[in-house]
Amino acid sequence: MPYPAGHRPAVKKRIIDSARRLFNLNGFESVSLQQIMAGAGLTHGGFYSYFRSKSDLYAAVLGCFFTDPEWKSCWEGVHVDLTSTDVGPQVVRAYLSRQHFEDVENSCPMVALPTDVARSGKSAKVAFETVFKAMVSVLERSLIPSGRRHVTAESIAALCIGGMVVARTLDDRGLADELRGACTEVALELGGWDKKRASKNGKLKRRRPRLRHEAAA
Amino acid sequence: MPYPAGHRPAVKKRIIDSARRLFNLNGFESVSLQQIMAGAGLTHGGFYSYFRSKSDLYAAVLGCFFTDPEWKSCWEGVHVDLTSTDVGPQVVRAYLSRQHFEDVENSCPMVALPTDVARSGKSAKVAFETVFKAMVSVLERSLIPSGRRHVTAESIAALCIGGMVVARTLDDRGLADELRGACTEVALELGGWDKKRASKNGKLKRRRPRLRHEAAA
DNA sequence: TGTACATCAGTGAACGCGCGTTCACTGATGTAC
DNA sequence: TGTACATCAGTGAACGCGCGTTCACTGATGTAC
Repeated sequence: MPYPAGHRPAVKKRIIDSARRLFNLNGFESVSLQQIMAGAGLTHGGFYSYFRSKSDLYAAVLGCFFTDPEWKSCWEGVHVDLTSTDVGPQVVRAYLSRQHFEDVENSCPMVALPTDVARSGKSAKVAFETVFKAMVSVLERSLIPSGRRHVTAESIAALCIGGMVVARTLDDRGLADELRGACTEVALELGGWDKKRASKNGKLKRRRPRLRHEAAA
Repeated sequence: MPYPAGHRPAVKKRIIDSARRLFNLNGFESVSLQQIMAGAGLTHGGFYSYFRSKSDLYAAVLGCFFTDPEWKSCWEGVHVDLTSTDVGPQVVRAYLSRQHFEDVENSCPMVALPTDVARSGKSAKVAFETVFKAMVSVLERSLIPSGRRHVTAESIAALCIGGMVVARTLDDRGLADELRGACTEVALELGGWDKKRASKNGKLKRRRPRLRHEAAA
């Protein structure tokens, strides 16, 4: 055993982490193996003793976004407590936060890479589906039970992701901020986590929003 | 004048149209000039008598998505009448339709290319901003006037775009359909275009949804 | 109508470049004694 | 403690390839007469 146990797994993790950051910033095609290996402090030649191909690495990166809690860094810095019953509004605020908007390198992959994945193969799509289902599931658990719970959770997720994706395509930073604000506001209303009401008695009342056809029923 | 007047503009349009389809399908990086020119029925050498560079073509493509009504093909097949007062629900249904989901080639660029544009320069982002503002403006005009009109329109747009972007990343077609349905339902509610109510008297009553904090006021 | 011509749209070979991938080799490491 | 060694993680030159771009040339076109 010429090298200490755990050496190779640690290096492999460094490579995946470098790739994750670079893919988030520049997408799959534009990033070279040389850049990825340099980001891990290595030269390009060693790559193939860790991965079979660039696509293989891509799959590993997408897998880790979900499985490795260390890398769910879009929740970091906002202190989302996944065990809290009020995790819904926390997730919405964190997802649409200025920090998440600016920190592209550590972004949620669903914001940084969705169109790359849409053009990719089955394994990338399966990984994304897992991430999306996890997000919907977290949101759904914070909603008052009802027949509309699942539909509402899926829509809040799509609103959060869509708001961030679009915000990053805009040239006007002010408009991007306005959009993030609008999506946050509406997402919180959809979840029944509206802040104006909650702040009056200092505690969040968890009631779902009354939408038109419900009020009529 | 060895060639008829209008010959070059027509060829240029063919090149842009070929590029638009290929970019929608594969993004900016993965498409070669050879493929684009072949799609226009030409060989690669002639490209530089029409455009200064590949980036120049990219800018031209994004510009045309908005300026040329012929190419707003994501509205086609659903017969959206932009002069109608009920254009809002029509846009939502068309945007989240199965046709728009499947027809990637003729997709709205905000669904097919947002992350490519987020990584691009100012000109691409300016073009996208124009498209987004146009979409928000169309939706806003269909909403009952109120202080929340603009916020609601922006959110509906983000929900439509986000729903489509995410749907295309999922491996399970059934889940993608479910998501499109959920986003359609919630977007129509947000706009006050809820169908269940409208169908009762055969005419769409244009009322905005009562959300939590409004009901409380 | 038919022929010679000037124009220029489009062709395709060629360029340097960086890519993903391969592989013979180097040299850092822990072990044996 | 110090030396010789076997292992294998990592190096960097080399490969074929397709890319964006350039350019000398071809040949299709409308015009002149």
